[in-house]
Amino acid sequence: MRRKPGALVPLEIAICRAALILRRRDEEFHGYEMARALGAEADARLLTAYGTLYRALGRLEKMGLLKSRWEDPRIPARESRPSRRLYSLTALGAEAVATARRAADSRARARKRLRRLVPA
Amino acid sequence: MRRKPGALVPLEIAICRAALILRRRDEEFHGYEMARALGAEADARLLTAYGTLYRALGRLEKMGLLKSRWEDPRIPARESRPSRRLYSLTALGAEAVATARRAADSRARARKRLRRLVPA
DNA sequence: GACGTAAAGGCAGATATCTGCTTATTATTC
DNA sequence: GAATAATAAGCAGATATCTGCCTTTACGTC
Repeated sequence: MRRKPGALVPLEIAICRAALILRRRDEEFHGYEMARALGAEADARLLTAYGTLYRALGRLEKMGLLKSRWEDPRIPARESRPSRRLYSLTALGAEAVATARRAADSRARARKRLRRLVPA
Repeated sequence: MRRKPGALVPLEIAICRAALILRRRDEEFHGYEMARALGAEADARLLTAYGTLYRALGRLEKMGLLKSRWEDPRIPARESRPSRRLYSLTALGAEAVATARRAADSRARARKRLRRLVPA
């Protein structure tokens, strides 16, 4: 799905928005957690497989909107679970969320104007 | 399956024997690799699920026949795969294999004697 | 030899992340 | 407005390890 340079696809926007929300309780999040966060909201249909999500996370990191690191290996060992890659929103990422939100708002206003002019 | 104290169950013996073989190419092995090693030999029926294997590995470690460590987290990151827990046979473990082999041999000799006495 | 019990085995699924291949969708080009 | 090119999404499965619950098996006891 070819994209306008600099633009974000819906899943990427959803991830960044969820990252903002998750950030309230913890600076970092991991992919599996993000999957649940997205699934818990009405965006469930966005995520049929994890592959899609992990690739989107990779793209966002490459774009510089997210950064990631592997957690201290002693933690998964202690909790006997696989290691997590911990992501956090960069300043650029937070900015992108704001931009996307403004763009969505202006599209909403445009639709509203249109509805007023052409009521059915 | 209650066990005679100090004795090993068949799966544990199979693991230790395979560990001896794997050791020829590398000091350490990991669970998934062991699963394939056991599956590749005729012991496939021993291993329907991984759970059984991982629990046996845990027991062997607790008994001191194996020791384990987590691999350097940079390796799975580079190879983009989950971290492995690396096991190696201890001296005690190698000894246990030898003991088990001797026990098996002496049982085999006993059977042979029996067959000679009672031929059908 | 029957019987109770401790522990191994089996089954199912959770936890995390990643990749290869095909399909769908979008932006650009003409 | 149709064709093309690029790439995101979907599907399937691999890679590793672990746990909870139920069933089976073998050891000891009586």
